[in-house]
Amino acid sequence: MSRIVAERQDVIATLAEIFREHGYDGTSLSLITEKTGLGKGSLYHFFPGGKEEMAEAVLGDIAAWFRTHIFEALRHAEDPAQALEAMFAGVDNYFRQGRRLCLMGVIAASGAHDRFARELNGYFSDWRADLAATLERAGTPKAECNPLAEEIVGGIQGALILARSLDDPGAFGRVLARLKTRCLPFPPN
Amino acid sequence: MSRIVAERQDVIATLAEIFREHGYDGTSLSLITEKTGLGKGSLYHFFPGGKEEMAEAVLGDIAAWFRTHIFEALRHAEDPAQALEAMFAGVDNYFRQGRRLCLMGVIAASGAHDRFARELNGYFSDWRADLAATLERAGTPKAECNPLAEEIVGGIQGALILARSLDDPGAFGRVLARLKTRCLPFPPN
DNA sequence: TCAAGTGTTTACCGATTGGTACAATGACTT
DNA sequence: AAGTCATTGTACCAATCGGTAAACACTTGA
Repeated sequence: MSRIVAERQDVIATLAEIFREHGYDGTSLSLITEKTGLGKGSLYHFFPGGKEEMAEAVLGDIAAWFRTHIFEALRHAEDPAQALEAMFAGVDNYFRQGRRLCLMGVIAASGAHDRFARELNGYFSDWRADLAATLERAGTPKAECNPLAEEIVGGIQGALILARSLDDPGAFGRVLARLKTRCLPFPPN
Repeated sequence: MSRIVAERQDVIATLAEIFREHGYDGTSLSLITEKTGLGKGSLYHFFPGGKEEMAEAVLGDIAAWFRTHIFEALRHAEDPAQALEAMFAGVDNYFRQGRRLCLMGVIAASGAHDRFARELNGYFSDWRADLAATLERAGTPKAECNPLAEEIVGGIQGALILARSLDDPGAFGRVLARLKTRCLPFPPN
């Protein structure tokens, strides 16, 4: 188990960066072989379904990461306010302070978005739902939770695009800080 | 002037929809010839630089539209609060209530983003600057204007991606409404 | 020792890519 | 009527696309 799984995991991590940087259509097999150091034979051995299966694996991996590191933390935290803090910190870290795009957003903004519609929908609706529930536990008025969660999840995506377009990663952190104050009107001292 | 310019303008409008829907890398010349009804000969007559020049023309056209319809309106409006209202209404209309993506965002989230970095930067920084100035004229505290403008411009992009990913165009309008209340704490009656 | 996987290399496939060349068309001048 | 020139259709190009096939090496348990 260990070695091949570990190697496949390494490949997935590399694939994620390639897709992030070049988009789905912009990622060619030759680019993948170059960056991973694996020939086509190996790639098709790991991913018989080709490029589409590679992207699916990457999206699944990302979804799993967010589920365990962000969403679960929101759900099971004792202190909701602290969990929200942790979410923003985790997001800032994951997206490398605005220097890294969100592959989900990249795919959503590409022509391949319908091919991965289920993954995209799951990712965003899970995040929205878990965030909304946590906001409610943190004392946010019930009617406010869903809209606010929507604003935050969307705001993060937009901030990433803005940061990249302005060539100013700091924009991400600034927006993130504003969004945080929005759901933590009384931040823990 | 009239005919060829008009036709070129029609082509650009069609190109814009193609790029929006399929992204830069996902847009092939065969797809373009199919959707526009123009052969390669005509296309390369209008755009000798090929696909890249087509995308540049489209981005330039979009930038011009926003400049005249959104940014200028912000700058020269007598009533800033009313101009802000008009901006949100114009944006909601332009993006078809969340059913249409922003090509600037699409390009920014693609591998072609560095090829059009200048256009992207200009679009977003102009929008941010004009919006911030209008916010200040509308009475927003000076230190709040730039961050708030950043949040709004980014929030619009994120809302578009969210709406598409959730397959729920309404999410766009909901986020837009929230952003509007944020810069119009005392909306005009 | 030997067979059975598990990976990997390499050559190859037809299709499509973005782009070029050029002759034919057509409208408008002169 | 001749000439000009913007526009267009078509054939063609090398390069690359995603994907397949099969021979090859390496490890592994029996």
